[in-house]
Amino acid sequence: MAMQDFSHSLPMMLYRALDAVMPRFRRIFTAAGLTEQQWRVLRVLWEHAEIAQSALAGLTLIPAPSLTGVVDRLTASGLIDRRRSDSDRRVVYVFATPAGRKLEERLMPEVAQVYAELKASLDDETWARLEVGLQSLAAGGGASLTPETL
Amino acid sequence: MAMQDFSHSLPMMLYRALDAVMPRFRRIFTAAGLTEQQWRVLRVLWEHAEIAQSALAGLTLIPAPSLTGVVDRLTASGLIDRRRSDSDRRVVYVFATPAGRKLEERLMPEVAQVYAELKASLDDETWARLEVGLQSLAAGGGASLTPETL
DNA sequence: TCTTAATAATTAATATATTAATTATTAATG
DNA sequence: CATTAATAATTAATATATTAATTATTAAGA
Repeated sequence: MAMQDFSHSLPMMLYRALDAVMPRFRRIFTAAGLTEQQWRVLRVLWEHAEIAQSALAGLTLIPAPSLTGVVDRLTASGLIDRRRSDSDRRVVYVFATPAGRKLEERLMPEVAQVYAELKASLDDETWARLEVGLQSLAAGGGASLTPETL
Repeated sequence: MAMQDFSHSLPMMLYRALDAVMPRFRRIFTAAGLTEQQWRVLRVLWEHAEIAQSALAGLTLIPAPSLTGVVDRLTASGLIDRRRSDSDRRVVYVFATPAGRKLEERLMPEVAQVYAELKASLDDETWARLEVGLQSLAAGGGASLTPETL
């Protein structure tokens, strides 16, 4: 008889962990005029000269239909831009503009500090075990035979 | 120099864990004509004869402004209903209708099974350590001095 | 080659999240 | 008692999530 206590179910614990952790980061994004999704896109583009939107969706965990709008708004802000691939005209490549790149120097230190504080709030062993558990969930998550696996 | 690798940052690992875990549950909700948020509301109402919306927002982790709409639609579906408190007319109490209660018997077994499968996909120690880590995050999450703590 | 099956991106419709403002009501204080 | 400060819920505006459908393009197979 698992799953009696809703508040202590794994999904709710995951959601509560995010609710506890994210506001500190969002404060930085908001101060810079960015949403969390816009931050994620920039964060990935800082590590990739250019990237196809499908790959960007995978790395940011933003659903493709949502990503279209996020990219639209970041483009309107002048922080990123896109271009059609020549080899495969279905593909759209996205890349950061100089203005978008400049944000990295300004925001990464702040975010890194909050991240360091977060990590410091747990002892190393708890942190490491947490990472192992999350990794296991993300990996073995689709263990059961779903339609997609067939 | 923490936080170099975005994809392995704690927030992204939390998001990926949810992305891996939730679809199996959502399949059940969707088949029953429910959204995940509607499910959460029902799940809580099955454990509370009636509850104020503010408390419901806390237990479901649904923001109050969103909850208004979720309750609206569940009420339109005839699964729940609400009434004003007499002692404090600011408060709205929400409760499940007989139709809403009936769903429990139908959905809980399915959800419990998926949950059991999920738990079985990890060894007990990993699961336990994961819970400890998530608990620590949710608890000590707000360690730093935020405006709210002052 | 022609047709059909994938793929990448977008659009559309509805539901939520986020932040700020508003309404109604109650508590607190002079 | 009158005024002001909280509180609960809602509304409003914008951004995302979710699912299905659509468009454009490429790959595959007869």
